[in-house]
Amino acid sequence: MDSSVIKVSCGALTASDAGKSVEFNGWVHRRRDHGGLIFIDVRDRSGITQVTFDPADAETFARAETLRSEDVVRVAGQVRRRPPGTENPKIATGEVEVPAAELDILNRSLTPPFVIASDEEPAEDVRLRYRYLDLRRPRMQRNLTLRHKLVKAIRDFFDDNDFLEIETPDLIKSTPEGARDYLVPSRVHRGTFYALPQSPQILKQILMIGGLGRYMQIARCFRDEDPRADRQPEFTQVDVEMSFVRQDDVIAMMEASMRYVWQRVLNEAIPDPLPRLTYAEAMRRYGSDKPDLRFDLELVDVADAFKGSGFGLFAALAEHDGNRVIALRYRGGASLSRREFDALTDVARSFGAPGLAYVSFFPNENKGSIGKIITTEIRSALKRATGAHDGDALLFVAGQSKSATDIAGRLRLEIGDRLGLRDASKFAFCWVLGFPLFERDEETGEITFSHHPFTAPLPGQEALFDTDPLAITAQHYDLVLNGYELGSGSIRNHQPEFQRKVFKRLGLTDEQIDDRFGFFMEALSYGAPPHGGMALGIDRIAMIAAGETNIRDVTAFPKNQQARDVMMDAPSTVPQKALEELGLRIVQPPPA
RNA sequence: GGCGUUGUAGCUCAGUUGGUUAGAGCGCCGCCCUGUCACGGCGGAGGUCGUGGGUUCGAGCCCCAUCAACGUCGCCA
Repeated sequence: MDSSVIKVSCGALTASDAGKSVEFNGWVHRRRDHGGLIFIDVRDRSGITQVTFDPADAETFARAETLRSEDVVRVAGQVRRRPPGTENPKIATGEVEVPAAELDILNRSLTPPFVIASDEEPAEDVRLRYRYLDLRRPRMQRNLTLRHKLVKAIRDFFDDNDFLEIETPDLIKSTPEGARDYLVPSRVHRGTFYALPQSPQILKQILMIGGLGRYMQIARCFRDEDPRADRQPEFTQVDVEMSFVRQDDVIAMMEASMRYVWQRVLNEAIPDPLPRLTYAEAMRRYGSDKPDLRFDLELVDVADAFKGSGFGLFAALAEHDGNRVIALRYRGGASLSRREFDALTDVARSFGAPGLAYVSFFPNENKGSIGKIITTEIRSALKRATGAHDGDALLFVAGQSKSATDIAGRLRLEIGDRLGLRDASKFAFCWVLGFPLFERDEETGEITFSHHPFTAPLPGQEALFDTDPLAITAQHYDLVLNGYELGSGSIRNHQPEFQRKVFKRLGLTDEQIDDRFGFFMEALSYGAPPHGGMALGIDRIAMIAAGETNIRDVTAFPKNQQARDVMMDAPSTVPQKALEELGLRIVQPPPA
């Protein structure tokens, strides 16, 4: 090839390139064989270029006839404008084409199990089995490109703000709390195990003790729990820790990072500052500690409207403070059919509700399951409380406060879905603060931490430790986006005496503390600075930014819901010799 | 582990009240075609209806069990 030939990508050519000698590589996207003329669309990540083959060059033409979808080619030729009337405005390179002077078939492809050049969406198990083909599709190329840009912007932001990106190890000590650890057996130290980090929590705190000041890392984390649409057994966080900061300093830095990223990557201005809710407020108004604020529907307490009324159930519930009678306004809900209300009732039941009471407001009339018992007084009280008008419906969830709140919160999202209010192109961030430091484990009845044991209480609340620990508020903050928890952060305990007190309050003995956290307690004892930080889930950020609802669609090689990699077929058995070296024996061999 | 949805051709799907030989589009194979770009025309191959059992004269369809994928609850400091 002579030096005047320019190597280009498939999406690069425009009319101004006409006359240039170029070469490019790619996959056969489509073939249109007209008998005496063949068109091949050659595709790479950047786009598509149309290549033409003329029978005048019999040898090249004959080879072009053998091309099939996803064969890999190198093409060289002189760019020319397409004949007038044959331009394709649908693609960026549609004004030009390249008549092939040279065609190298670099590799052949089997017939793919699904068509790359199609809008048909293959089932996910097929996509994951042939992930390398799925990755060629526009959706994955777009999502992974976006994810790259998000991560790049995050790194740039923290670099601009004097953070150091520091790698922490993946082979660490198990700290038997919280989620299940992935364990890695040690060959050198037979019978012992490393644990993969659930997060670099302790290590980043030790970096603060190490005087690094401001740390960040794009960190891989591992939790051996069942996957979900927004949870993978291994996932990526932007992990941040700062020394000599208070809660508001961390919050300001983290929300500035998101503001920067959203502006730069999505060209979206997000509010400054971001809205803040207390945990109690979020639960009361939205029935969730990760409220979706893309729509303003709120849970309204209407017990008062029923107090002393003839409606036995609600009236009775209204007499006790531990209960809630919650109304949800369903805009335009009066036009729903009985069938649709029955479907909503089934949904409510699936959330654990015993049933669903509802009323539809019409001028001078109420309909619905409890329409008959709504007096004029109750009707106007309900309308006043919820802002409902004629044409709207109210759904009622009543019962013990915790469960009623939870059910109503989920029903709220269901209404949002049905009214199309959860718009994937909208972004509603908020902070949730004021979480309790401790909570009671429902099973054991023991006091346990609600976030992690390194979280500091609000200053001045230490005295409650022995009298009313559940009343202590943590210096803990969650960043929420569109109903997803992006991540949590906190100010940490930096004084060893106090950290020991927290551990003991959690029921650990001095021996247990020293065994599990001795190195950390010791580190705290050598002048640990006040510090705090946060970690945000990159997968979830990318998922929401991409308008996806599943993090597998922004992850190159995700696990399925059984935590399997179906492409590699992992996990898998290992040779007996490997087990012997590790001193392991499989008690119950897997079925053959 | 519970609940829900789905499972029919390589892919995406349809399949009525249980009734003849289970269909479509795309893809694939062959032939034809010099301006297509979702090229077109003609012809063709391709099915254990997830699996096992049952009911029935007869099952893709009904019943039971089971497996798998997805969603969700439990779980996820």
